[in-house]
Amino acid sequence: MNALTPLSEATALPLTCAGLLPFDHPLFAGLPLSDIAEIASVMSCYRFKDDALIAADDVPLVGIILAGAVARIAKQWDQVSTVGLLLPNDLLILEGPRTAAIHPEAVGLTEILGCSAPEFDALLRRFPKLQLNYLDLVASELQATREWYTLLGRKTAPERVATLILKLSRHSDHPDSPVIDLRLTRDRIGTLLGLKMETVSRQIRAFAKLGIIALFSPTKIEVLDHGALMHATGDVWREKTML
Amino acid sequence: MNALTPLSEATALPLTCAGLLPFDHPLFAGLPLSDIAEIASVMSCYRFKDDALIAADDVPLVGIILAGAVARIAKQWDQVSTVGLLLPNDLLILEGPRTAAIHPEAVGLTEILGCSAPEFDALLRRFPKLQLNYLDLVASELQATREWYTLLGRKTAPERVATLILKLSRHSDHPDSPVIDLRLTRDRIGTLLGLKMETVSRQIRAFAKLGIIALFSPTKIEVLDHGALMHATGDVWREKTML
DNA sequence: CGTACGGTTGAGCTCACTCAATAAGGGTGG
DNA sequence: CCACCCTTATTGAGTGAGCTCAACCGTACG
Repeated sequence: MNALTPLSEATALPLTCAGLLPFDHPLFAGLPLSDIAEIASVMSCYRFKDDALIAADDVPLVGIILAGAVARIAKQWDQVSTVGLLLPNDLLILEGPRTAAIHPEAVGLTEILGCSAPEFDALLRRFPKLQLNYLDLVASELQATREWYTLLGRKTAPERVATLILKLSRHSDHPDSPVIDLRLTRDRIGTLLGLKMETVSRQIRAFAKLGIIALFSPTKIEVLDHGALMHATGDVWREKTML
Repeated sequence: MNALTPLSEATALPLTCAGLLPFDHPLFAGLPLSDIAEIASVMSCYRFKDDALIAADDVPLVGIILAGAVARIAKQWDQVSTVGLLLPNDLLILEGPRTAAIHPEAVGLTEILGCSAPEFDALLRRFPKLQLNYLDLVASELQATREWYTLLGRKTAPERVATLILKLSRHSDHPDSPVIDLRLTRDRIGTLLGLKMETVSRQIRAFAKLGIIALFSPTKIEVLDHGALMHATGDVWREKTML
């Protein structure tokens, strides 16, 4: 299990996924196309299957998540807990010198456009503008993280669950379909939100009972009443932001 | 109240505080002394009194905290809550484009070596090495923030209080004296840790009753049994890090 | 057909919150 | 110096959200 599964020797991938290469990603803002092409030539499109540990040849991977999701897993003693969730378009970033015991793990079939940490470091040194963009993104991430956890620390169980569902619904893989796939087990949602599996289950069922969401299967849901869900997050007063 | 109080027109301050200029701060790592001097010439030593809103001419301030502490205050609706605490040697950083409703506020008499955000931005563009250092620091901060809040979200009230006391004891202004000054009211500690004032009071008194700490006044304490306090944080299994 | 794993549901308990009353400082003005 | 006020801290009693423990269901898979 947890086998490393980068897309088989597909270094030529930049061409393959050029069609979906996010030129408009903030990471590339203000860079001339020629530079982007050069950067992209260093990056590859990695594909991971469910639960795969995300790394390139045992080296940390830096990159943009194209599809799927990445869970940040902390293993302490014998219990694992999910301490963060990265969604498409998010940046999988380097986290300073200390690696700590936190590892990224794929949730569902996941594609990442990226390169190894040392390679990325070289890119940063070569393209100052890229470095500035990266800095901005890391800073934004820092702020988002602070908001996320700060609010989580103060939210009730239903508020936390509502917040997560809303977040996931906004990052749905299929914006055309109203049905979204949580992709996470109750237990994983629990560790992510600091709740117990049973509590998560109860909250989700309660929302379903209230008609706020529809439950097709444990992980397939549809948001029926966005307003009510929004209200349930307890964030009504701030309306916007909150990713 | 909350009046802006930079050290009166003291732009010449770099010389004044040169003695305590943290040349060894990671922000300046690897920079030639000449560059550091040049950077320092742009920075000034700001001094804020208790509860002062930290800013330079209404512009966000970036810099290194030399003494005192900075609370990150979020004002939402009519209630304020402390969502973070920065201690000496910490970096007061820019947090991406969005400013959000979070403002830094001085806790006690606080000194900051820094400059306005635009000025700092210019410095970053001028000294690539400074930019790399800053990036590393922001990334580290991100990781530390994630750990901090992640753990907070899962900790019990006594664990949270123990964690804060330990953190404060490690950043004591007077390493010679065993007595540390919390500088924060019970209410502020409460908003910082996601607890109620009464709960904070109860936990602190409980630690005192157990002989783990000594209480000289509500804010002046001494850690008598570091081991027990460490154990009370619930972090025994990871021993180190945890700032 | 049985086993396993994820999900659901119920009963009881605990910890932190709420409400409320009381103390302890710390200034300020007489 | 003392009386007073205002903020902060302490302490108690009762409540409730979320946890624990435990049983049960449903689907996938060998």
